Amino acid sequence: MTVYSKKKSQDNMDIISVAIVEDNHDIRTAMELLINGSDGYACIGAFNNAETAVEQIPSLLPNVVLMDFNLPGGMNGIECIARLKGEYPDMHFMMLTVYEDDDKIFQALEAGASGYILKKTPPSELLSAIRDLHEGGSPMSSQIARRVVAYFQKQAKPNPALEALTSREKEILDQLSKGFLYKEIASNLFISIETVRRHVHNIYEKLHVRSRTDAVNKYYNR
Amino acid sequence: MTVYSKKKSQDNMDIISVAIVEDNHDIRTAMELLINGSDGYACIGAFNNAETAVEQIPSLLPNVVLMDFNLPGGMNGIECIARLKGEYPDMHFMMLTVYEDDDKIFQALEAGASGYILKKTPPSELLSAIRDLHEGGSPMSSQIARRVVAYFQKQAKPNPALEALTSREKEILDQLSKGFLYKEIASNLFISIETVRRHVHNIYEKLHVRSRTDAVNKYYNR
DNA sequence: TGTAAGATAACATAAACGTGGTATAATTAC
DNA sequence: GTAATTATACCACGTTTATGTTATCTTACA
Repeated sequence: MTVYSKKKSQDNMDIISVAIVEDNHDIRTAMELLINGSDGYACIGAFNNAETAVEQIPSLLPNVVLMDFNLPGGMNGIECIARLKGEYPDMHFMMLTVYEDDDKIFQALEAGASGYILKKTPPSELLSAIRDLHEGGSPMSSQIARRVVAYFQKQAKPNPALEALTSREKEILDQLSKGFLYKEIASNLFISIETVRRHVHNIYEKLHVRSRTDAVNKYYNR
Repeated sequence: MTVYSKKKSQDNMDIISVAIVEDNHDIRTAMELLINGSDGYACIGAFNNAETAVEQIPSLLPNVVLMDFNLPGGMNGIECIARLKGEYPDMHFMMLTVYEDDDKIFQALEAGASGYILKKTPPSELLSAIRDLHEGGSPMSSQIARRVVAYFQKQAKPNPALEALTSREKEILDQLSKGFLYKEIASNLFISIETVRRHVHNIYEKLHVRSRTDAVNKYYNR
């Protein structure tokens, strides 16, 4: 059996294959030229719309895809990533954007983008970001990182309405959230089922809800 | 009324006040010397344990706190951040760590840390990370950013068990998750309550659960 | 054209939940 | 040292949810 080695650049690094999805002709061409003109990188596809990209990329299987947000036609960059990422989980996607404060950051990340950089990023940095992404990093500016961290922290912090609960009530609510029956909660906490009822009743009053599901939704800040 | 201007460095930048919480004497002293020896930065406190830090930092009110993970005594760096961040939400915390692959990243972020860098970070980078943090960024390596993004994506993607549900069943489950009564769901979807029952029953069978709360927990990937 | 899957609907029964009232220790706060 | 809070407990009643069985109609598809 013959083992073929991967293409190597002059520096003996693996060549990173890149595809570009960007409707602006000038930007697309400039990136294509940059990538093909740089040792260790090869642009193996460039598309001006998401539909063609979704159709062609499965036969090209690039290591990295650079994706614009807004694309002509029915599909935007986020949906394009979602479709491809579902089929090819190991493919790495880098979102290209004009603004750092775009709320679509989160949609892009949820869809499967791992890197997130500005279009105005200097050529050398774009190349190193591509390599970084290929090697398992998530290149992004610290401004964008802060927004991701803030989102993370927001999800983590509990609803302030829960502070009105006593510690025992929080304990009961936690059991409720896990789906235990009253009798199971009673046995888990070594109290009578009637006491569980009473606690639940008090919890509902404090949270202004009338069902377990509503209480649990408040517990999880929804 | 006299207005006092903030201290300015030679470059006319505001001076960033920094506190350090780190039990290793050599590292702590080295950082203190670096910060005090650099124009635009001032180390206004250095502590070798969390308890003293929690006690003293409120009277110092530094712009930025550099925090070690492991500290002697009962309190670790994460709890120290949580306590202080609760009282001073505008204070910025930078986690100092030896390893990038620490699972405590997420605990630190939840507690309120915004930056996350390695102890071996070169002096000049440490200083720019401090400034970056002070100015609203979240300095972190792209390796750490990837882990945060991955965590984010994991939370976002729905439980694959839900794919066994028909679209109508997903609709019902969504209504269940919002806490609607069967009769409300029936009226919202213009079907009889008996049909709601049937759908719920089928959903439970497919998800292998026996209660609304368990179904909703699966719906939200918990 | 027949069959499988999905959405619709009804009925019966039992289990679980939600609401109201009442009460008693124990602890905490003032 | 008294008042307020918290955790505990019981009962009664009505509502909601969960399970089991059966049946009709439509759509997809082989």
